[in-house]
Amino acid sequence: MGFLRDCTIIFMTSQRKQFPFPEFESRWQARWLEEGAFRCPNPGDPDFEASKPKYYVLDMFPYPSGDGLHVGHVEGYTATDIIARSKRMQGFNVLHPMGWDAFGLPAEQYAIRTGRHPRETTNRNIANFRSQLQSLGFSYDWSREISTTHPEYFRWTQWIFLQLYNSWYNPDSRKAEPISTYTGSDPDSVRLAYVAEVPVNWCPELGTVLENEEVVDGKSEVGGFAVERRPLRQWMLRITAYSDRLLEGLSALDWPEGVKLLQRNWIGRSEGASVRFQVSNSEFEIEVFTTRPDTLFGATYMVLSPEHPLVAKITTSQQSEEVLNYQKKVSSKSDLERTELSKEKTGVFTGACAVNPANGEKVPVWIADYVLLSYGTGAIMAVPAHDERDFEFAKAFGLPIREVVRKDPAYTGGTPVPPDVPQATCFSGEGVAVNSGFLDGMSTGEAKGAMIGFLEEQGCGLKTVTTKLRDWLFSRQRYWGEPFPIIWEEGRHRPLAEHELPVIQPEMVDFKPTGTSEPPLAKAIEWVAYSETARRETNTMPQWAGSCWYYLRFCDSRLETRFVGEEAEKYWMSSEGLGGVDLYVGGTEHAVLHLLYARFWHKVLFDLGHVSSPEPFRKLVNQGMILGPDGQKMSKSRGNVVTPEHVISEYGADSLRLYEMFMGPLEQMKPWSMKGVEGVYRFLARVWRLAMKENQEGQWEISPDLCDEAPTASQLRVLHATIKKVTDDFEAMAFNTAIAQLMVGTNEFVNASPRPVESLRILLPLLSPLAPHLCEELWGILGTTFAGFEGHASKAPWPTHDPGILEVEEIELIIQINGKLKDKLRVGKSLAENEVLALAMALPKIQEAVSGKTIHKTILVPGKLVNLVVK
RNA sequence: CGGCUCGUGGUGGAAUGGCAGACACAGAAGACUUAAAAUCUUCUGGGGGAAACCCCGUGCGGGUUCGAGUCCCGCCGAGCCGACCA
Repeated sequence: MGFLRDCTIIFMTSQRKQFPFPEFESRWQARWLEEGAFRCPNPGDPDFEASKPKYYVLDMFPYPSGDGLHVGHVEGYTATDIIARSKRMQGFNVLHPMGWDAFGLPAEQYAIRTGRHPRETTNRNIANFRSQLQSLGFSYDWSREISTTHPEYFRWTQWIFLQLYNSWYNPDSRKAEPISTYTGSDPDSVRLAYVAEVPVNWCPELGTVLENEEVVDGKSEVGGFAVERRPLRQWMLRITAYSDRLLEGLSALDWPEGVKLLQRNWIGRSEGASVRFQVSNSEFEIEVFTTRPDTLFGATYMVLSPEHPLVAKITTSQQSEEVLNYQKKVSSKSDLERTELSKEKTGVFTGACAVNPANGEKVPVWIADYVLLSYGTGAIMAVPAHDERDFEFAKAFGLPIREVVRKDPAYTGGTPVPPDVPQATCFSGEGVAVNSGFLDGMSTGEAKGAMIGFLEEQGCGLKTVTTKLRDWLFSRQRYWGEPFPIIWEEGRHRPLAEHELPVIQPEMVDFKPTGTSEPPLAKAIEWVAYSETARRETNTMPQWAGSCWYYLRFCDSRLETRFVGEEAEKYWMSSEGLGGVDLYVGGTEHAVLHLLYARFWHKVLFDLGHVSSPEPFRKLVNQGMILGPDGQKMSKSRGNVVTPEHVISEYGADSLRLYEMFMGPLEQMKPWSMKGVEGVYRFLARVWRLAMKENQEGQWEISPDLCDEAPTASQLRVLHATIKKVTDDFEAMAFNTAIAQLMVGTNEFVNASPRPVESLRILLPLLSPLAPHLCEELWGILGTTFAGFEGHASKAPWPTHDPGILEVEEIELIIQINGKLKDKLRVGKSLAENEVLALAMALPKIQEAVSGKTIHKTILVPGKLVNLVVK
């Protein structure tokens, strides 16, 4: 038994591959690394070629996790590598870098469990990721490799934080300016980086603050303990100052419309009015925001968020017990419960009333958890007839519902409408104002303007714009992140000087949470003590920080004197129009946060004159997810993970790359299939055998079928059609159809004998960005015998097609009757229209089809078709 | 509940508004081989026909158009995202 099984294993593993990729792939990879084959010089470097245009193609750099890469992760990297390689061949200076977004929770959690420093885990994972990527033959300029965890990198992350800290957004110039230009009394109140008390996720059981990612369904991911919100002093970034510019900037970007929409919705700009309601018998006012000031006459009650500070002040003594109970109930609900129970509206009356400024009516003030403290003013005027949520609430608590907007656009006012009738439905659209005093008869648009005018005149309201976007909570209670370059002294913060950077985390052995809301760095007593009176900030920055500007560092990643060299930044980041990275490829999971944060930082740096383009990423492409062979998302727990190592050992890196691109459109989600890999593997073997033949001894030698004679006219036409199709498809990133055409081009020559070597002079450079190892190898071998294979396939000039060769003398027209195909007709290219028509009419099938019928119309699309409309 | 994306053979997919199914996978038959693997050749949307060929067909129902897989409206289904945003 044992013997048999061993034999089988030996047989399987030593099975001869269809072409010797195991040998040549690793050989070329080693050589590319040794020679620094894809190092790309900067302006000022001795080998820099200023005459070439530039192209900056960027991947979203990975978080080097302990699990390593699976085949889904490398799809985007393969696509950018093909673009990088083909652009290089087309004469561009190509910047194609790779690095590591290596701060993050898993390394810290591992450190807490084992006591090993997170740096160890991180470095080990980086080494693994690097070798995985190198085993795919990606043409990165490894001399520019960066890690966000490296002090020489994060000193500049800290430096950029200081730029934010030391500047403010001037609403008049609509840009960031040095804080010294601020003339107000309290500069700390306008800095782009500021301190505020905001709620964080606090888990009493674990004695630690948790990241949002560590909280699942209101419970800690580890242990499943309850998590509550607790206010804590935090660093914030004033991204809301940029909401208009972040919104406006989107339209010019060559990004998927879906991503732009996500960002627009995330920013959530809405125009309306803020309205102040006087609370009856008190000095308090309730300010609300509404997008529908035209419905103010229909506001029959008000709602405050349960957490609203006014609640305690206005609640009457009779109602206070009920209000306190409700507040308690709400605060113990997790976010999930609060949204899950959204169908059932709850709330209590405060006992207070407010005055509707439009009609002077007294309306009751309620509290309810369907009003959120974090949006608008945390209070609303409720118009139940024209807002679904208010409608449901009013029905539940028997509050009056007054119609103030008529759906019927023909209604022009005049007809009396009975007020305060309970209605079956709620109308939230636009129409004509009714029951609304001076607004009656106006369209919703007119009424909005008229009401805002009235409110501003009365001094109890203003035209206002609100956004959903909140300021960015920028501090984390973690060890493994960038420390802040900030010192606290006598309760006040101040920045460190530039020469004091980088601020490096102290060496620690105990990474456990402190058990209080203090970050772990607080335990490093000596490090914290900056001087006798001053202490260091102990929070660290979130993982987003490093990824907000890494694309800039890649332009000049070894520079020690500046975050990026001015000349290098200008060269790589500017181009006609917007400028920025020419192509950025990554997953949709970063559609909002990373891309919005990076745009924000970039705009600040732009305002302060540190970068030359207003936007960081000119063109963005999202690759689709690759699913497991079972059509499910790849995951360890499902056991459907396919690793690059597995595919490479069986079929080679070129097959893996080619299959990833052949599966379907890049942006689309698609399932993995090993049978599909075999298909492209067979194709690569056919390309190999185009050039090579196995002799009696089992050695590969140049095929005796190859000859240096000219291809036939039809072979030449296929070759040039392939050049055109592959060139166009690469430009459109339609790699699957480019590969299909390369298969057509190859199949044309598979059985040709003699076989013109010109086929390989053209096909190998076209295939080289997709399957670089194979092409490099064959190019080298053919160069020993044939002319035209000088140098390397990866540096070969990109073939250009001759339109003359693609022109044909005869074209095939399709002949339709009433738009349906009936026959085909071959005619001379330049035959006159009437002659074409005459020939078409003469076809027996057409004769038959039109006999006894009248031809009403004739459509003739030159070079394409004839369509006869008959009856 | 809302938004976005997408529905094409047994499968992945192709098709500037103009021949639906390129290119592959799987399947069938054949060639080579002692045999297998590999390779090569042919067939492969459905129905009818001996064949030439004919009819039907891109989730469903309408519309625009000489002509719709493609554009517009409504529905059904799948996936992703956001969720009481005033």
